[in-house]
Amino acid sequence: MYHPRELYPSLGAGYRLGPAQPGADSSFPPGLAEGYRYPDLDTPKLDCFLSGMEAAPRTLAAHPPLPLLPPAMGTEPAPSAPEALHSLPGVSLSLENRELWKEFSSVGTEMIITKAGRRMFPACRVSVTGLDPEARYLFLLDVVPVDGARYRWQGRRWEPSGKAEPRLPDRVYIHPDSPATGAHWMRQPVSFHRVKLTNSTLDPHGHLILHSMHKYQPRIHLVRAAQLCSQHWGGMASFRFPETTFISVTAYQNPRITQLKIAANPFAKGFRENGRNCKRWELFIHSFMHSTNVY
DNA sequence: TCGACTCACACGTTTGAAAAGG
DNA sequence: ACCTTTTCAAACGTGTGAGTCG
Repeated sequence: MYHPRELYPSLGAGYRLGPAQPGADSSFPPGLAEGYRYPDLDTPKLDCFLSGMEAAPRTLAAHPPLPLLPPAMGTEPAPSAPEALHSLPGVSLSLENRELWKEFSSVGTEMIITKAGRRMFPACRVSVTGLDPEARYLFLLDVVPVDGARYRWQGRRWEPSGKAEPRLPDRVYIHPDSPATGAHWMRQPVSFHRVKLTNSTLDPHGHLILHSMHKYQPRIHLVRAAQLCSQHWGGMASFRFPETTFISVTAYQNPRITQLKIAANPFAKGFRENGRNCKRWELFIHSFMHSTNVY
């Protein structure tokens, strides 16, 4: 069992992968089944992964572009299977809290982004099978734009509203247990609940930087650590779950999303109708007292 | 004027150290 | 002396709503 906070105290933060490739959003490698490589990931940059994360350079590589997804949210059923690109034969990932994600996706998932960084809810929680129990792997998560549009809430639905902002520096969150053995990762679901999203382009904390009012897709990458220093970096798999697509916002736009978040997120329990912090509930009680001449 | 964003706030959950018990 | 369980306070994670900004 690894104790990541003791071994790798810096690992909770995101690591910048490098500059975005020009035009990365508009193209995609032919065929989802074909694996991709990270050509910028040369050997010297990767040595530190194994010799000590503390000294790891923030610049690793740019990620490949994402295939275009349908522009509308909450209007069509999410595809049932994850889409994967990998060169780790037999390895598969499944989204543990898929039902929750689907519930949000059916409404149109929104994620709050703040200057200080905000956690994702729901978080990406996956279970993995097919790993070599003895080999060591890293789990990574990044978030990439789905399309080249900016969105606006039009009272009832999200609609494209102009061109997207220029792409921000790509960052990747490294799961704090990384690197760990395949046996460790397969023992229990892997949760990325500590990932934080920010809209601060100068964020010093390593959070994933997003534009507000843009549509994003989280991706999970699995890297076989033993092969990190090889000339080619073949042992790698990437997964994305279409139901985890979301629109980043600085304040919730769709009231149904607010309701879902309050209902499902334990940290928001104070805003449920029986919570003492529910202002609407207080106002209701207040007006009720007035209407019944209690005051 | 309006939409997007920031911030302080109250409240609940999580975390981890200290204390208590076996 | 050691381990497990319980307690408790601090830190953290929430959505809210008023205010600010462009």
